[in-house]
This record gives sequence, C-alpha cells and structure tokens, in this order.
Amino acid sequence: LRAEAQHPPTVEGVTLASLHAAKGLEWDAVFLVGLVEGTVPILHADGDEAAIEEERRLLYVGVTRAREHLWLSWALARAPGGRRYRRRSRFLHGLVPEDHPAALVARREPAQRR
Amino acid sequence: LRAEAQHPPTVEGVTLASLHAAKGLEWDAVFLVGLVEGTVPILHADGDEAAIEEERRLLYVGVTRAREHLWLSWALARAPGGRRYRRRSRFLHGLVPEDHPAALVARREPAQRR
Amino acid sequence: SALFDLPSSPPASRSARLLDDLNPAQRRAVEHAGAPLLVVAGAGSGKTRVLTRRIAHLLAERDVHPGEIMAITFTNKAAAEMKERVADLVGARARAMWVSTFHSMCVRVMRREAKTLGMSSNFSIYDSDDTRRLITLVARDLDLDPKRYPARTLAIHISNLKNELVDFETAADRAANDLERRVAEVYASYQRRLTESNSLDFDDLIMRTVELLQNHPDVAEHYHRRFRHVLVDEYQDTNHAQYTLVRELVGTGVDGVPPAELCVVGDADQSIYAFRGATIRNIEEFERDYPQATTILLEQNYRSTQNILTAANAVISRNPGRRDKRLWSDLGEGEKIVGYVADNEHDEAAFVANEIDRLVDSGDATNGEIAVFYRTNNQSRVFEEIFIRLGLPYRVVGGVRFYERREVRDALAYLRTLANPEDTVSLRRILNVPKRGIGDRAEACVSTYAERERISFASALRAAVEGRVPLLNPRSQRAIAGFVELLDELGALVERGDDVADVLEAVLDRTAYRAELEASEDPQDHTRVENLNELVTVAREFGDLGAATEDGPAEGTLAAFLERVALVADADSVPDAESDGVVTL
Amino acid sequence: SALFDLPSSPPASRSARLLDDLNPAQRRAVEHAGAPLLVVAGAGSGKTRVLTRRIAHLLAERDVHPGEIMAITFTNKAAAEMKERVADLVGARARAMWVSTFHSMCVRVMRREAKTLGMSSNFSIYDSDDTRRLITLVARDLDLDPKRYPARTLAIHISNLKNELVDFETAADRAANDLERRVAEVYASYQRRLTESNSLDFDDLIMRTVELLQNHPDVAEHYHRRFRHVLVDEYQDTNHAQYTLVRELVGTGVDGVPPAELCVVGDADQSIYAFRGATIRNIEEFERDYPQATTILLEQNYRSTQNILTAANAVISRNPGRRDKRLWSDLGEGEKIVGYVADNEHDEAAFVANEIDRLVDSGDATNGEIAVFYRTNNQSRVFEEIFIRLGLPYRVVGGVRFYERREVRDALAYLRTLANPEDTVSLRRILNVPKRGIGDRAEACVSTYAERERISFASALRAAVEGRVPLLNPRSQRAIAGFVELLDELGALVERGDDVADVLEAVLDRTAYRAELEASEDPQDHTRVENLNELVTVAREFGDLGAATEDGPAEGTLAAFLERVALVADADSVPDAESDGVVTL
DNA sequence: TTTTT
DNA sequence: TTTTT
DNA sequence: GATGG
Repeated sequence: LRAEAQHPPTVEGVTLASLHAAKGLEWDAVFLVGLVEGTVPILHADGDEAAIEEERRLLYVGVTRAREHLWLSWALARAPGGRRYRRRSRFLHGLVPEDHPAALVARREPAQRR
Repeated sequence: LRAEAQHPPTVEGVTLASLHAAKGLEWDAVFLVGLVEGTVPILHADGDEAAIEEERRLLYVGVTRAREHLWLSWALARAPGGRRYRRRSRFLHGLVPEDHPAALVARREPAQRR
Repeated sequence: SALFDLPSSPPASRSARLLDDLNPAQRRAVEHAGAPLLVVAGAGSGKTRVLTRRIAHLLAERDVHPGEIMAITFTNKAAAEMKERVADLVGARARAMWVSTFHSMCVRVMRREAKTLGMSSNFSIYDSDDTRRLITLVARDLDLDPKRYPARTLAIHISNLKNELVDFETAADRAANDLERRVAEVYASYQRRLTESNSLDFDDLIMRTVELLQNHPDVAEHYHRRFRHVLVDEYQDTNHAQYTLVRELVGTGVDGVPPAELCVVGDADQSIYAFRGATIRNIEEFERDYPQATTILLEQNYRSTQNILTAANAVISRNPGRRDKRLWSDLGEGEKIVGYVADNEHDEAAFVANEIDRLVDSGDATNGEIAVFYRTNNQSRVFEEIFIRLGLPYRVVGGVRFYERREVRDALAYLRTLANPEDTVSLRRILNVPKRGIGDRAEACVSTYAERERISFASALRAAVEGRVPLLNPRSQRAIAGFVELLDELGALVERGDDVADVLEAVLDRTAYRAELEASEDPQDHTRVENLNELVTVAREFGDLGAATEDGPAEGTLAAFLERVALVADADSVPDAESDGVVTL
Repeated sequence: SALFDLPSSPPASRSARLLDDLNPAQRRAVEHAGAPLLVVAGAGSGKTRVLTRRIAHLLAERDVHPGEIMAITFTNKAAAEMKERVADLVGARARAMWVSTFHSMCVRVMRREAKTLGMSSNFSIYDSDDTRRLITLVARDLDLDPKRYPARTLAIHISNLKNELVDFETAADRAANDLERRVAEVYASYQRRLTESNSLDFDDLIMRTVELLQNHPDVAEHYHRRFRHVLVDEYQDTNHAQYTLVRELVGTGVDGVPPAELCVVGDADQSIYAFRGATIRNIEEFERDYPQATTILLEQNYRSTQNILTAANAVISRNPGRRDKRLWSDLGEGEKIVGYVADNEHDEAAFVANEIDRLVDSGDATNGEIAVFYRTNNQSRVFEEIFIRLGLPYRVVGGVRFYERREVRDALAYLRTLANPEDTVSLRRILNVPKRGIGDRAEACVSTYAERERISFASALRAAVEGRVPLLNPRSQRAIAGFVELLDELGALVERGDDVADVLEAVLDRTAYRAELEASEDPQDHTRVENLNELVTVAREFGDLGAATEDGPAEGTLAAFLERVALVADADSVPDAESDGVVTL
C-alpha cells in the first residue's frame, strides 16, 4: 500500500537485514556475519534440540539467498582490545574446515598501529 | 579526591573535549573542529551581541590551548551525501582567508566512490 | 507445409508455452491432477513459477473457472506477486480468483458471513498492539500483578492457544498450573471484550473462520462448491489453525461436494517461524494427513552456484530426521565461498566493507545486489557505522514500521472509532489524545459504569455526558462532552460520504493533533507530521484508485481503507529517526 | 672577595631566585605593594607563576605571615596546584594559608560562624541536583504546572537572583511579570525549606557569607584583621555575589582595619561562563571599582608559537570595546596553522584521525599531547566512531561525573541523612531506596503532617511510627518504622565513631542496596556496584589520610568527608556506560 | 532474539 | 548549548 | 487507594 505511494529509492544501497527478513529474497552477493556461538545459534536455543535445528535452518536460509558470492565471517572478540573468547558457530564445523580446499579462510594481520 | 584513588590510565589517549572544558589546559597539538555557523557561534547566540562576543572568546580559548600545532576545520554537510548548506564560522573571516600565505587551506577531493 | 506458414492452434501453443521451460519435476507439479499434492520446493527451485503455471494450466487445460481457485500465501507481497504473474499468463480473468493471504481471505469470509456468527460486518481487526492494550485492560480488571503477568506474555500465551484452536473454556479445563489458569481467565475475559468491541484479532480471523466452517455446514458447503482448487504457499509456515483451515476449505466430501484439489508448496528446511506458532510438522506429515497425497521434490536450483548449494546442503544435512533433499545447479561451480575470522566486530565490518568495495569496483555486483545478514538486528550497528564513514549507501531492513508509528496509529484509531464505535481499544486510545483533560480517573469511572450497566464504553461515554456516570467530576464531564461532540462532527462527515482522506484531514485538524506536533520543538515531532501527511496521501490515492476487490467493503470507503491498512502491516519500514537511514549519494 | 667564597645572605638569594626568571611585567606584579592590583594575564602568560611567586615574595620579603593570606580560585584543581607550588617555594608554612575555592572558603567561614546566623554547623551543602529536587517539591506544593514552570528553569532563575544577591523579598517586590512572580514565590518557599533542612545551596554559600560580613561588623572585622592579603584567580569568572564577597573580605577601613591588599588575576578574553552568572564587567571595571588600582598586563606568552598567537589575536581583536592586548612569543613562528574544509562531518573526522596518525608517526607528538575540541558534546560521536575503528586511543572529557551517578548519590544521601537528619532532600531521596514500601502517598502524608505541625520531615517520620500521622495506612506505617529503625542503627555507628568507610559499608549492606544491584541482570548495575566499591575506597583513604585542614570539621569524620565530597564535584568523569570509552590497546 | 498478519 | 562549586 | 515502572 505504502510502497505504491512511495518513490523508488534514489540510490540503491547495500541491504542490511536479519536472517529472518532475508527469507524469500535473493542477492548476487551475500555476507553472513557474526557466525559465533551464542549468536548463531542464539544463546537462548542452547540445550533445546528443536530450537537448535531451527537455528540451523536459519543459517541455511541465509546461505541459499546468495546467487554467486558468499562470505561467512565471525569475530573472536566484540570490541577492539576485548578478550577474544568467542567460538565460531558449531554450524560451521565441517562446512569451513581450516584446510578444506573449497574454503579459503582468510586471515589478516590486525592493522598496524602504534 | 577520586583522582588520587585511581590508577593512571594505561594508555594515554587523544583528548576529546568541549571548548569550555579546554580552558586552563594546554596541548602540543589542537584540532578545533566543527567551525561552522550555528555551531561556532552556536545558533542560540545569533542576534545577541554579548553572546556572540562570548562565542568568539570561546574560540579564542580554543586557539590558545595549542603549543605547536593547530588545525581549524569545518564541514559543508552533516552526513555523507547530505546537502552542503553549511557556512564556515564568521569567526574565521580574516583569519583563514583562502589566499593568505600563513594559512594553508587544504582541500581534498572527496574519496572515490561509485 | 513449406507453402503455408500455418499458425499453430492457440490452446496447444499456449499450453506448450506453459510447460516447455519447466524441468520434469516442475512439469509434473503443474500437470498433476486429482490427489492432494505436496510440492517440496527447495530454495530457488522455482516455486512461484510452479504455482503460477499450475494455476494457468488449470485455466487453460482443465477448464477450471478462475472463480474456483483459491491461492493462499502468508504475505501481501507474495499474494500480489502471484496475482500479477498469473495475470501475465491468463489476463484479466485472474481477477475472479481469490489470491490472498490467510488473513485477508478469512476477513473476506468473515465479512460475508458475519451475520451467521452474530457479528456486525463492520468489525475492527486488532493487531498485536491493539491486542496487547486490551489485554492490559483486562488483566488490570482481574487484578493481576502486571509484573508477574505482563500483557505481552499473556498475549503470547493466548495467541498460542488460538493457534492451537483451543477456546477459553477448553483452556480453563486444561489449565494445569497457576499461569495457565490465569491465562485462561484473561483469555475468557479478553474474548468477551473483543466481542463487545465488535472486533477480531489476527488469530481470531483464522480460528473463527475454522469455527464457522466447522459449525455451519451450509456455509462450508457453499465454499466447497465454489473453490475447487486450493493452493497454499509456504506450507511449512502454517500453524495448527491454518492447517485445519486448509482442511476445512478442502472438505471431505461428506456434504456431497467432492474435496477440492489441494496443492501445497513449501520447504521444511526453511521453517524458521516456530516462535510465531508455525509447526514444521504440518509439511513433514502431509502424507499422513492426506493419505492419497502425491509428493514432488524440486531439487534443481536456478539461483545459486554449485559451491553455494554444496555449502547449503552441508549445513542443513546435519539436521536429523529430515527428508533428504540435495539442491543442485547447472550454473557451474562458481566462486569459492570465503570464510573470514576477524579479531573483533569492527574488523569484521571493515572486512565486509572492503570486500564490498572490491566487488563493486570489479563490476561483479552493484550495491543493490549485495546483502549483509545477521542474527539479531542490533548487529547492524557496527556495519552502519563503517558504511556511513565510507559513504557506502545502505538500507536497513526492519525497525519501526510505518503503521506501527504512534502518530499513524493514533490517526487510524480515530478512523476506526468512526467506522466501528464499539471498538473500545481505539476509542480509549484516542480518548485523551491529544490531551483534553480526560484522565485515568475519568476513564476508569466511565469504564466501571460501562461494565456495571453492561453497555459499551462508547455508550457509557454518552451516559457520562448526561451526568449519569457516578463519581465523575464536572470538569471531566465537560471534557467528555467536548470529545463526544467532536466524534459526532467527524461521524457526520463519514455519513455524508466524504472521502477517507478528507475525513482523515478533518480528524487531524479538528483534534488539533497535527497542530500540536507542528508547534513542538522536538524534531521527532516534525517527522511525525510528515508521517501523518504521508498517511493522508495514502488515503487520497486509495480513494482515487478504488480497490477492485470482488467482495469486501465497497470500494473507496472508510471500511475498505481500514481493512487494507489492518492487513498490510508489512508496509515499508521507515528509517529509524535516530540513525541516518538510507544514505543518498 | 677573592679569598673567601662568601655565601650570599639567604633572604637576598631566595628573593633573587623568586624574581630572576620572571619577565619585567611579571616581576612588577610580584613586587607590587599597596594599592589594589589587577593582573591582566593573557593566555599562557605565566599567571599561576605570578600568583605563587607573589605569595612566596610576600612571605620572604614583606614579613607577611602565611595565616594572613587568602587565595581564592574557582576549581579545586587550581587551589591544589597553587597550594603545592607555594609549598614548593616556602615549605610547610604554606599550610597556614587559606588557599581554596570560593565555595570551600565560604563553607569554612559559615561553619565557624554558623551560630551567628542561627544555623547548626553541621549543615548540608546542596548541589544543583539536590536543589532541583527541593524546588520540585516546593513547586508541587504551590500547585505549579510543571510543564510551564519546570524545576530546572525555576532553579536557574533563583540561582541568578542569588548570584545578584537578591533575596526573595526583593525578588517579590521587583517581579514584573508572571514568571518573575512565580519564581519569587518559589524562591521564598524554597529558601524556607532550605533553612528548615539546615542546608545551604552552592549559591547560598556565597550569598550568605556576604550577608554575614555585611550584617555582622564584628565578624567582618575579625576576618579583616586576619587576612591582610586577598588574591583572586580567574577574576573574569566572578559573578556579582563573588565580586561583593571579595570587596567585603578586603574591607574599606571603616572598622579601623586598613583594607587588605588585593590582587586579582584574570583575562576578560577568556570569559566564557556568562551562562553561569559570571560577569565580565567585574574585570573590565576593576579600575573603576577600586580607583587606586594598578594594572599590569602580561602579554608575553610562554606556551604557543607566534603563528598560533597571531591567529588568536586575529580572532579576539574583532571583539569591540575590549582592552587591547596582543600576545607575543619568542618561541619562533612555528608550524603553519592548517584550515580544512570537509565535505561532511565524517570526512572531517577522518581528516583529523589521519592528521593525528601522521603527527604521531612523525614523532612530533604523542596521543596524550593531542586534543580535539568542539562546541557541543554530541560532536564527539563522529570522532569516537572513527577513533574506535582505527584503534586510536582517546578519552572523552565530560559526561556523567562520578559524584553525579545515581548510586553514588544514593549512598551519599544516606551518609548526609546520618550527619544532618534535617536534610530533607537527602532523607526523602533514600526514603524508599531501595524500595521498602514507602510510596508517594505515604510520603505525602508525612510531608503534609510535617508542614502542618511545623516540624521537620525527620520528626514527622517518627510521629508516623507512633501512629500520629493521619491517613497513613498500617502497611506504610510498618515500613516507615523499619526505615527509622535502620537509620537509628546506622546512626549508632556514627555516634560510636566508626570510620566513614565502615559506616558506608554498613549502609550498603544493611539497606541491601548493593545486594540488590549485585543480583540484577542489568550490566549497568554491575558498574554501579563497582562505583559504590570505589566510593568505599575513597572513604577508606580519606579516613586513613586525615584531612589536614586548619579549620573545618575534625579530620576523618563523616562531616569532613561529606564536605569534601560536596565541594569536589569535578572529580574525574566516568566514561559513559554506552560508549566504549577509553580504548586500551 | 527472530516478527509473514 | 556550555557546567569551575 | 496505593504502588511500581
């Protein structure tokens, strides 16, 4: 209803959205970010079989949004200088093994700073 | 009182402060930023002689905080892509003339972006 | 012949065209006739294409009349897309079909059959916010500790019960603990208040339609005769009530009408709405529910490269007990998937921004064809910061929706009160908005009187004007009199048949709602004025266009506008007032 | 002589050392004797050096006793620095001087002379938050519309009146419009309540000291005899009350004591506190106020390069009617000043970050020696974002101060209530914190009773326990009884002479305040616990050190602690809970 | 914590 | 909009 | 009518 009343956006921008909001749509290039335990799967789901399965479907939905390019990323700490206590999502096990030829695991040195 | 009870900061950082908070202190290098009409002098002061004079003193206080390096800067728009409707502070007139040899007015091309 | 270039016969040609660009599985799904059909449609496997082609095929090859087809989706967007694509294939005839969301379809049925259920057909539709408000009132009446029983919690429990088709009596019977007993109590009281308000909530739309079909065989038979084909999209997202609704729509044949042909499409692997009541069981056990069912798997994917599908298969295959399904593609392996371990979230965002830069620079994609997905909305922040800094245009999906904004809801509450004076939630919402001196105390007096006299809140307000409400002080009485007079004035405009937009303008002007916002210093209030003006524009265009629906309220009317608005909660989100929102370069 | 290496006489040598590294203007300022002296000290012209050398010179060369010297500053930091630097020059004798802020000095006087004004010397000091709270109560009692007359606005007006030494009677007489009449009303009532609470607000400290000196010649004479030298720093920042206070301290000679020697130092060009009541007029018209005055200009700047000073002169010279003054330096021209026009604020911040990088990389400065200044605090945001992203360590000055944090103020309110039971604002602040079932209604009952019986709120609370307060329900009565008992228990610890820190610990434990925060899920509450522990540490160290003041409350006592805390509002700001704050790499 | 109506 | 006590 | 958020 309102979409009709609105002008199309002047500039097309990169889409930022939740995995839920991604469902049903597709993009040439997709970044799935924050793939750490506690986030994907979300903390709340832990210990609940069915909930964990649904979290996994959520990631599946995310992956299948991409046409050509797909990035999976996660961060070991929240803030710069914070403790690097985070573990990558269990859903990545077997998917992005450190030595699998299909998955290039980039690792960059932290930016040079005094 | 509390300063005594506290440990010195682990890393010395760049100071971010209001011009008021700057009074009485000094630094090797000082950046005075946001020097546009409506901010310095603040919108509220417009039309009030005494208030404008006080705003000018505020800038003076800022300038005299610097020992060796001083930058004066202002931005023509707020957000990227926003309308560039801002005018630089009236207090800069005669101080940073575009062609005065003592004031090198840097002008960079906006970063390349599609 | 070599001499004459004979045009091939139109029907054959059209039919061929409907099928020849489909893969075998898709074609089987389109051509399948008779038994209930489950199309397990993997991501990107051309699900919508199958649905639309199937409909076109029904019309073109199987002599089905458009009026015999009902297609159900979950979102207005999906319904609109399906309608459009079917119209592309079969033309204007498509207008006779019912292609709508579960909720729209139910509203349509309920409006037509309101009398059967003893309701007035101008009922209001309560969304989650209205629901929560009414439950707050109810819980307060029941003296519930709002800490122990927050309205939101109660609302979720009641919604779950309704989604399970459990009425309040049954809920009370089954209640096994304190919370459940309380919920059942609130449920009963809430439901009574809904009825008194001549209103239905979202869940009621489904549940009451099921009740209607189950308790009124004549009505059911009417729909069975009419709809010979029922198609359901995103079947994995149905809850129990929707599942039952579909069953009732299809029928069993006991009423002499053979069951309708059912075709459901979905993908258990994309079931992610359990928290909203969806139960993956419905699609998993379709064959048990419909023993004659045929199942067709769509595994060829037309969207992604093989590398992406391999990753997807690897992820999902670890879920135990699922129907095995492996997406494949003939688009080639494609680019490798990149995994990136960042030191921290800022690094991660910086990496993403950098990769986007590279991608766009290389011409491999445009900004509009790139997306960043996260689990929780607050994760957007770090990306926004960096994108702003780099001047990278972006848009954030989610946030406060247009029809969820306070000012929009206030304005709509006025219109709803005019359309349905019994709509207590809307009436009480605007009672003192803008402030006109009708405080909590006065509201409580009127409410108590209404309860005691078993009359509506609206009637009690009029009683108050006549001084019949006890304990109400004269000041409040005067204020209420002014308010009632205002409503009468506005009501006269509706009676007179003024355009919705004009009525809305009158509301905004005569209540001084807009004037108050305009006078405010708060920049947020300025945005609010703009939203109200936008709402007026929407109303104006709605009146001009005249909604072309087969049934439902007369085109261009207030009722039609409100119905449209109530069921289009998914209208574009407006950017958050705080954030910079869409960056235009 | 060539044979004997005679040491030069100590006084001469010391005096020479006091003067020989001064420029001629500075030296004149140090040596000047007799007439009132105005030192117009440009930025970076060695103002503190002149003040400290002048004091040392008074002691060393002019036979002035340290006890005869009063030096007044605006900030505790400035007072502390001056004390330390004088001590470096003259040793422990410095302890006999009064070197303090205007407010500390007044508290000291008021504590000594409390009886003269019919006050108890354990009065509380209300800061702006306490003041606003009390004004809220008063305005509510007067049935003022809090929208039309917000407490903050009333507080500012009352503060302005006090800074002009206008009492509430005069304010009422002069009131020319509605607002002024309301303000006068509130002022009168507020002042009565302050008195009843045995409390003074910040402005009272000055105004009441002026009153004391003006209305009690014997008291004034005592101070005139004692303080023969009055030195005032940052004279351009004085308000009218402070100006008058200085005059009264100096005296006119009518009481037979010749006026004290006055030396004020300041710079009209750095007057930026008009909104706080400072009036540049005081320094501009010093020579008119003190006709014999001598003025010395300090124009040589030891801080900045000539380029910077040229820019500064250019900026300020455009202000009309100012005393002409041109800073100069012999440090050389130095670096050029850079002007930068950015496209937008993000660009501007990026430019700054980049320049900082370059500067630090080149070794020209360390992060700690770099500052970014803006007009309004919200301008920090864009810099913080970029600095965080780049991992550039920074600290933001401003924000919520330690002693402004809710939990710290709550804890202090307990201590203040123990030290001064009449302190109604503190008492009412903690009445139901943590929640103990004494609600608004109960508080109102007690308050009304207190008003009617013309007794303090504290007494009314005790009356409530005995059931003498009407309309108070038994539940509330029981809750109040518990609270009063708690206060009595804590009061016993104070009586017994427990350390401040121990009393504070008892407060936090027995009220369960800390336990409640510890039990909370909210991470903010965790920070609150840390702040409370920090406060305990401060109290512990305070008790250990024993404040070495000549007058004032006995060392290490609760009263001393509270006074220190009340006047040290400028303690380090703690970083905002939201922002990441200082980045440690 | 996600949010199809 | 700034915030010395 | 009181209390809590």
